[in-house]
Amino acid sequence: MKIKKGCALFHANDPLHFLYTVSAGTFKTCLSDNEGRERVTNFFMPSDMIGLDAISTERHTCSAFALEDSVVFPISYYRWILLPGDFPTIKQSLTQLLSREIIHDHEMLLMLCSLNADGRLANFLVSLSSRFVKRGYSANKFVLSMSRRDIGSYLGLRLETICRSINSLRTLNIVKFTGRSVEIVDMLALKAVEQGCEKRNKRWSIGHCF
Amino acid sequence: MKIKKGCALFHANDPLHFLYTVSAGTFKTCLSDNEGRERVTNFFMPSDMIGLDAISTERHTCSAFALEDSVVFPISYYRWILLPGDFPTIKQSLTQLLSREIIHDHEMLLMLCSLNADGRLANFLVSLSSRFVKRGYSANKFVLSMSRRDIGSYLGLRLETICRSINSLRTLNIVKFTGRSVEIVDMLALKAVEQGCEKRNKRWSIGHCF
DNA sequence: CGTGGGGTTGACTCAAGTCAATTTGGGTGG
DNA sequence: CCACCCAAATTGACTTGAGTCAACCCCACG
Repeated sequence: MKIKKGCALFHANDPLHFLYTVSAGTFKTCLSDNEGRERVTNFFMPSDMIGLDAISTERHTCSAFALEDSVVFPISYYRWILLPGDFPTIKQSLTQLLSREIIHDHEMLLMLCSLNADGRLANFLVSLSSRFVKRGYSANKFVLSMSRRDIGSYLGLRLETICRSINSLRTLNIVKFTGRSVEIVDMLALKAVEQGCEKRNKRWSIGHCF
Repeated sequence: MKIKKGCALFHANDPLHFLYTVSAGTFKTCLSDNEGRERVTNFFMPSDMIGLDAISTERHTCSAFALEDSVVFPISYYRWILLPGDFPTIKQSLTQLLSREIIHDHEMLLMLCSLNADGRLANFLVSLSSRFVKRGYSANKFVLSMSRRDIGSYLGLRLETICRSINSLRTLNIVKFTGRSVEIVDMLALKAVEQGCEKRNKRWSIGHCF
């Protein structure tokens, strides 16, 4: 099933008919509240599954858009997931996927609260890099399929701030940016920035949990 | 199974043996990264289930602490969840719970990025209120079991900021605070603050998603 | 060859963080 | 029962990182 760049796979509030695994291309999911505020909740690469958050309400809670011409493999919710008893393996792995998504969201929450703009961008790049490696691509050179605005939305920052953080990492000779092509020059330094080590060492601890 | 105030139900990295439903009392779950930064990811009231994020790794990813003397009902992970085939109802509802947790986390992410300090506190109070109502307590009067610091950590703010936001809501005659006792005087105004309506109307939109 | 969206940069502002001083209040031991 | 102690909460003064607004560049595309 092919999806053209910029087209929606589904919209928020659509009834859940399919979950999708990405075969080729990239997607973003956008959450929007009743005030018109919008936020990118995640980016999806080949082999990722989209739509898991719809399961409890049986309606999609976010909208999914293709960031480039893409291909997805639809999985019928009723046929594969809902029918009781059958396909225990699928259900088991579904539980795994859901739980993993929760962990991802928790990491995002922690990141949003504990890292400054540079740290967030570094974190984003490192995590992208590791996802590329898992799929057999280079860890150090890749092309972003999302705009600065999308990255900003995902990281809870404005696009201007993303530009400035890119600049900041560039002047430290940690990464090279040309448009949407990225080359990570010094992965260790990048991870150091991600850890927010230079300054603010013991910030954001809430102290001992009792 | 009784847990004393301040004691841990489990720690991050503990192997997953039980999920717990809260019978009485309140809990918080704390996530901490390798830098010692810590964050409260959620508060749990009676009938909530704790530990769901551990399912994919079979190890707890966060630590859970009792905020007051509490009682939990443990559910053996291996006996009830892991065994294939049996108890389809439990598994179905488990999927529901997981998916709902994802939605909650997404709402948190959206909130963190779109609301200022007052809005976040208002949002927190409204959501607490509705949870109390669901359990048969008053919507307008309740006692917080968590400290200002915990609230701040949960909302991505410092405890001083929480104090100031409390003050700000108090001077607007929206809530009354005495220590940890809260009385919501004007729920509508509180929800208005939560929506962040006074200022910053069209902020944080990322524009049309294509 | 103009037009528009994405990207970059600068100047300025302000909400929340930081640090520090002080008050409050619950719990404990004499 | 009271005095004391310590953690929690409050308040003020100051700092700062990221948001805001605006100008401008660049290139792809009709």
